[in-house]
Amino acid sequence: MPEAPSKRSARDAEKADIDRIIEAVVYLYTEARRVTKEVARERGLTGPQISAIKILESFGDISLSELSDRMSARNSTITGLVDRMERNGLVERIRSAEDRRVTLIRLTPEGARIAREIPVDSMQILGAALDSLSRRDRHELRRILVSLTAAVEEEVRRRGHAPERARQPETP
Amino acid sequence: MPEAPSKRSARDAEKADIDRIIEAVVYLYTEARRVTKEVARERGLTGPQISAIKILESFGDISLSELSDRMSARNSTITGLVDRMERNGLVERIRSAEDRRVTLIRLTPEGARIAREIPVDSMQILGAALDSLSRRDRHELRRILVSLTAAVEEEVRRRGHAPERARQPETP
DNA sequence: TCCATTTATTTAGCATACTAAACAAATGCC
DNA sequence: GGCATTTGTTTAGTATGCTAAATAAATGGA
Repeated sequence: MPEAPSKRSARDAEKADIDRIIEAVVYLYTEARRVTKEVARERGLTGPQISAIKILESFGDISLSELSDRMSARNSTITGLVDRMERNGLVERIRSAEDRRVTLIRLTPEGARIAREIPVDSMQILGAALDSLSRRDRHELRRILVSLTAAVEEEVRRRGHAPERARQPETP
Repeated sequence: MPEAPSKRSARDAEKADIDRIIEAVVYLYTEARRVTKEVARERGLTGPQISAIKILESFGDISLSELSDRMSARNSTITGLVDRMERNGLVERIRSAEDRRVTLIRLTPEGARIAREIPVDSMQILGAALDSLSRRDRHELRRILVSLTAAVEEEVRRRGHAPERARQPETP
């Protein structure tokens, strides 16, 4: 980023900050995801499957919709994921008695065993690196990111570009 | 058993910071990607196709391998992407004269036209939200994220989990 | 009660992504 | 020169991810 020595330099510096932040977020996400995938692979699983297993371990039997929400994915995506996990003997589907539209997803003993073996935090690399920050920086980072997240959420709401998971119905 | 505000609780607080930071990074990345996809969709394209078009606009005719590197993806992935773009009349493949193993990817006039219409920065939402931070916070965020990125890079190197390819992650 | 609407899940079809393996062309080393 | 190795691309197969449409069950209102 070239910095002009004029009035524009202030704005350029801000633009540079923004570009660098975006680049960092993309890098951190990509790298963390890649490592998660490797951890998963050692056990013959995939990244999303590990996520699902850990969520099911924490929350017990939950509906497919709740699993979708917790994984930030659409129901149709999770249907496929659960299909593959079921095929591999990690989970089973159970019809809910209270609401027969609902499918509950449950870990099999094998799935539960694997869940226990897997470290809680699968984003290991990011976690380890975060440990290397000073406590103050880490806290500061959290504060700023949380406010940034709120700003993005607000922006998303304002634009009506919502993932419609939470609220907005679609435009037919 | 919260009687001891001992080392335990300090560590718990740090763990909470870390979890929240990871959550924020994942959220920010996911949301930015979703918005990019919507921008693309308005023109009948997809996120990665927009990336490819903008890269080709900037760098001219480049080989499939170079395009793969710049998009942080594998050759086989880009083969498929180029196939679809070629089918849609956005690019064409040209056999290199110097090295006949090489395929050069070139924008068609139609592809070049679309490239000109598309704004450079596709991570709009993130950029807009970053604007809402105070200058001081934005600068602080940059400083911490840059040092965090360096820590992750170091960790990756140390583990030998390197992607063994180009480093720059790319925005879809 | 009966029917329109809403909610939960699945199906179908596409676009990305990756790894592994197959091929083809260029290079290197004897 | 001749063959092993490297480099560039494609093919095959699997896993994610999304939207749109199809189903099925629950709910609400006239």
